[in-house]
Amino acid sequence: MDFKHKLINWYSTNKRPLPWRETNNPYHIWLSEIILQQTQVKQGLPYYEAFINKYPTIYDLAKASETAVLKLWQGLGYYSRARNLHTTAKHIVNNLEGEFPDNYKDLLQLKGVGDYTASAIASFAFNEVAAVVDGNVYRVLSRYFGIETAINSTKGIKEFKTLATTLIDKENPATYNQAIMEFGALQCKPKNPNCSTCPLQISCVAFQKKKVDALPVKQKKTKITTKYFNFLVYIDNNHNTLFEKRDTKGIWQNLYQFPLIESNKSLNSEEFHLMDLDNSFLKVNSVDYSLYNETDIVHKLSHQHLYTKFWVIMVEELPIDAIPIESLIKYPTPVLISDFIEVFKF
DNA sequence: AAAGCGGGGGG
DNA sequence: CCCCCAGCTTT
Repeated sequence: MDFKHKLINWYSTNKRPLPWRETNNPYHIWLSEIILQQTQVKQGLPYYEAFINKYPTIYDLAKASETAVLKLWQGLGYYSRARNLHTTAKHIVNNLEGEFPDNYKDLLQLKGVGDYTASAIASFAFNEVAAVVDGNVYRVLSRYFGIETAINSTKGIKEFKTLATTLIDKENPATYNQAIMEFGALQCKPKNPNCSTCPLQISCVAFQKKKVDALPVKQKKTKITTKYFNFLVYIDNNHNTLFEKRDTKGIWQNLYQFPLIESNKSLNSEEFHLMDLDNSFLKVNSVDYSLYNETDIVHKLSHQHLYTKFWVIMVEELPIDAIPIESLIKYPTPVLISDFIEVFKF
């Protein structure tokens, strides 16, 4: 048996039952693929169910507000996926008469859809012979063929895509694509792969050369920057607070937060008192305020560490755009903020 | 070619 | 602590 048939054979007895494998609906498949970008199945599954329930068709998603879509996406991260998801839904409904593009080339034009996702939708929904190359595929192929080209280099990306294209089962592209990814996720895992029970062991170059742990090769790592965030949690006599939309580019775009002041170091109460707060609503030194957390709450993103303090500021009355504290939960927020709202006793 | 973008989980 | 996850877009 050759490579592709061994994989498909393994898949037939080891696959997990997943909802997006039970459908040919391109909308459902697209939704699942966007959710699963850089996200493990376990983490994405409940979000998939929630989106299918709230937005059963692409028309439902298209007519939703971006805020509502972001709210349902809250906690999943990489929020540009949600914004692009919504943009693409509107595009398909408004410009393509609700008809999903049905081939790799056209799918690739959609916002938020790259080579992997276009290949996945084309094969799963339309049975097109388009090879997927995700993190699992990189790992399986680099190990099995002993390829040491960095998977995140331009050369590596081309090399692996070409190889994947030669390997795909042209009779069963969808099943083959599912099989190699599932194999990478369950058998040929990043750490402690199950080589002893692997059906490909005998012909696996990495196993024979004892290089399984060294593959795949990946170049460089992202360097992490540290930032210091001070959130201003205003509370007035009417039980209102200030909440604002992050409208700038960068992290958490279009999500909501308490007014934020960034500092170049972690501030104690005295330093905060002295800070020039001209950009905030009130002069802090003229009001009653307290520090919620003495030690910084450290929120770690993939390339930023956020050292955070929440300053609670009592005032008599906030401006007209203040919102009732009870309505905070309606807004999409970063996990850092939603965690605070959940724990803080307003 | 490199950087930016989340949050959770494994070892 | 580090790495990885059904990657894509922008610079």
